[in-house]
Parts: sequence; C-alpha cells; structure tokens
Amino acid sequence: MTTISVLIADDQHLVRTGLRMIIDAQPDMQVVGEAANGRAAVDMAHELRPDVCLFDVRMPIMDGIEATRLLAGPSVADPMAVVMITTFDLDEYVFSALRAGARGFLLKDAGPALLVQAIQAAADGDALIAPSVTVRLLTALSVGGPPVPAAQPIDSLTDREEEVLRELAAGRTNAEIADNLHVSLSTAKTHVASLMTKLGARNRVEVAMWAYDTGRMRR
Amino acid sequence: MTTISVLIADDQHLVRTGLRMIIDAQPDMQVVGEAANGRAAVDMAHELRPDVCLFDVRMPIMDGIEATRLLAGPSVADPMAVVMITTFDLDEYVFSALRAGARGFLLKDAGPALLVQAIQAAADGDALIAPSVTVRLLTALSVGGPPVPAAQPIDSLTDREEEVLRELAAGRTNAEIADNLHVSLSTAKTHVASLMTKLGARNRVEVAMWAYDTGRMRR
DNA sequence: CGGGCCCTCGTCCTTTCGGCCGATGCGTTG
DNA sequence: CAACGCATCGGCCGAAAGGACGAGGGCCCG
Repeated sequence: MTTISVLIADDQHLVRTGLRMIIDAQPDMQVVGEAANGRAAVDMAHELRPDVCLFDVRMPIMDGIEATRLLAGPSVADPMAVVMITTFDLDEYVFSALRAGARGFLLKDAGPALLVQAIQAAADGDALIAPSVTVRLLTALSVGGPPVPAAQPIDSLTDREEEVLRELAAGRTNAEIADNLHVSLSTAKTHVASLMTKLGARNRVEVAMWAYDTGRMRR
Repeated sequence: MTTISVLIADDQHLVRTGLRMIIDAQPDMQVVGEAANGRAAVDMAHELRPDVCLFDVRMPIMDGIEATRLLAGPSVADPMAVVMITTFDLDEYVFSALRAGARGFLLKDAGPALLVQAIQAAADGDALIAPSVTVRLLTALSVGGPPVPAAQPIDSLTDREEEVLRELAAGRTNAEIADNLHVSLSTAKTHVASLMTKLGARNRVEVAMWAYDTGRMRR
C-alpha cells in the first residue's frame, strides 16, 4: 500500500484546513501542499507531482477549471489526476471540469467518505462523480443535442475589469463605480460593457451572478 | 480547564466536517452536534445547550442570523454564545449578526487559529471579530449617522415576491419576469419595486445579491 | 360587513443602462 | 519601429429600470 499524496487548492483557508484534516486522517493519504488559487496550484503541482489534485472550482486569479486544463487537459503530455469540488452544481461547471480533464467532481455538501473515495478512485486512474451530478450528466446526454455544450473559455479579465466586476457585483451603479475607481462615467461604462461581452452576459445582474459563482466576489 | 462544547451549523457537509476536525483537534474543545440548517440548529442548541454555537450565515430554511436571533437575541432570557461565519463580508451581515446577538464574526478565509480563538473568546463571554470585518465596523461607526443602521427585520416576502425574486436573481429582465410569470410588465415592475423597498436595496443587483446571500438561490 | 393584505394593472416621468461609434495615450512585444 | 492590448474618454441613441401615483378585485379575519 502506497501513500497517496494530495495537493489541495481552495481560496478559503478554513476549507483547506478541513480538507487537509479529513485527508490526513486517512492512513494511506497525505496532503503535500496547499494553494489558495489556481495559478499557485499549477505551479505547486508541477513541483510536487502529487498523486491527486483536489481543486475548488471557484478561485481567484485562476479558477480550478483552467488549472485543471493546464494539468490534465487534452494537450498535456503527462496528465495528472484532478478532482474538482464546488459549492455550485451548475451544469456548466461539470461539463467544463470534465472537458478540462478532471477525474472527479464533487459537491461541497458531499460527505467525507465520498471525498476519500473520489481521491482513491482518481489515484487508481478511475473517476468518481457525485451521484447527484451524474444524474445531471446523464440527463444532459440523453436529451440529445451536442453531447457536451461547446466550451467557452471566457477571455481572462484584465485587472481593471476585475476591479469593476467587484464594484458591479456589490450593487454599485456605473456612476458609483466611476467615482470609486476615479474614472469617468464613460470609462466605467466601457469596462462594464466589455465585461458583459466577455462573459456573454445579457445584463449586469448576470455579470454579478457570475462573479459570485466563480468566487470573484470578495468574501 | 473545562471542555468547551460546540454546536456546528452549516449546510455544507464537508465544511461541517472540516470545522469539526479543527475543533475536535483542540484539547479543550469538543463538537457536540452538527446541523445543516438554522431551524435544526436552534432545536439542537436548545436540547444540547452547547457552550458555543458556530453558525454559517447562509443556510436553507432558516439562515444563521435568524437562528442567532432566536438563541441570543435581545429578548432571549438565557442567551447563548454564537459565533457567525460567512463567505461574504457584506456589511449587512456584520450588523445583522451583531444585532442578532452574535459574539463573533469570522470570514471563511480566516485561519483555523482565529477560529479557535473566536470560540474561546465566545466561551469566555468575550467576543472576537475578524480584523478585516472590524475595520468595516469602525469605519461605519465613525462615518456618523446612527451607530448601527436601524434594524430592519425585513418584512417577510409574499409568495409572489419570492417567485419574482428568483427570476430576478437569475438575471431576467422585468419583461422576461412578466412573461415567465404570466403577468403584465406593470405587475412585474410592481413586485420588483416592493422587493427593493422591503430589502432596502437600491437596485436589482443588490436584490439579486441578497437572494444569493440568504440562500434563496439554487446553489 | 368592513378593513387589511395581496395581486393585478395602468400612467407619467426621470434616471440608468447598454450598444455602437470613434479617439487618444501608454506601455509591451515582436 | 510597428503592432497590439489596455485604459482612458467622449457622444449619441433607444431600451430598460425605477419612482410615484392611483385603482380594481379577491380573500381572509375580526
């Protein structure tokens, strides 16, 4: 029996610690690293070469999906085993995660036992998906249409856009955003417009929702 | 040295387990119960009488604020020590939580050490608030106006308003809401207006945020 | 049966949003 | 240096949102 090394990436310190304690409590598993964002997670994964990566979907700087793509994507030579965790069970995430090469997909309301099983499965080269998620998968597959909705990478946001996004998601008007960021109303509107375009949102509410879902909101 | 008994309430299983492991790892603390929503938390608190309650703000059925009010509110004979945890550090929460009688307020990205300290403080009859939250508190207090924004219990929403709220928080426009609920644009606008009034929101984005924060949105 | 709450719908008006242009400057990169 | 991305700003326009009203009908409760 070999010990399974695990790398954790989640932007919430308490969550990381909780996951670590659950995993370290397993006799054959050990957490070898923690990262607070996707960028750091990718770097650490390259350095530590853990048996399994445990990534949260929503993380600042780089989200878990993108990190997974870089570590286990189709074009990666030596793909790693990545298990994704998310608070939200939105379809988009499941598909994106699996497309990105994830070997597992769990919801945060899963039990510790399922987490351990998922890690074990990923280490074995298998994959475990939360039952509730699987149902959605199968439903989507059986409904027909393209097996999996086309991927939309979402252009990465510029620094300024991230700032505007936070303001917007706090319920600020364009005028308030302009004031807070010390720019003209025109500029604020320009940034908001490009946000909507990049995210494919139809209005600012959708942008705000996206900010919440992907963890871009200060929390 | 007496052992501090702790009741945990969070709707996410993994988070509960993580918190439990952190707390149980302390020599003088022990988790005596877990609840997945506010209603259950209040019941369990009455039954178990823990030294400290650790509540998440966002929970289904009944949120952590309301649960805190029932256990530690001004009108409670024998108030309990409640520490609140939240992903979001929106001002509304801080004030609401403290008004509801909370003895602590932490962000989920706090470290385990801070969590332990906060529980210890609450058990001692003290209170610990996350530094980053404290800053906001002091700022709000120094800005002037009423020391703490007047408590607004938030009139309970009508059934129809709840429906409109869900539509709105999904990013729908007034016209779309009207169509989906089979009412006129005027009616949809009326409901949205009353939602904003009741929630004290300045625009629909704030309403949508509130829907997310209070767990009214699917997640 | 009156009063209150809710849902419904309407009008009028102002503000904000969102789209669509073009333009300047300033770095970085090839 | 040229090209490009990014941030900044402006104007214009129609659509949407939001505020302030009034008003009718249904339903329940005292």
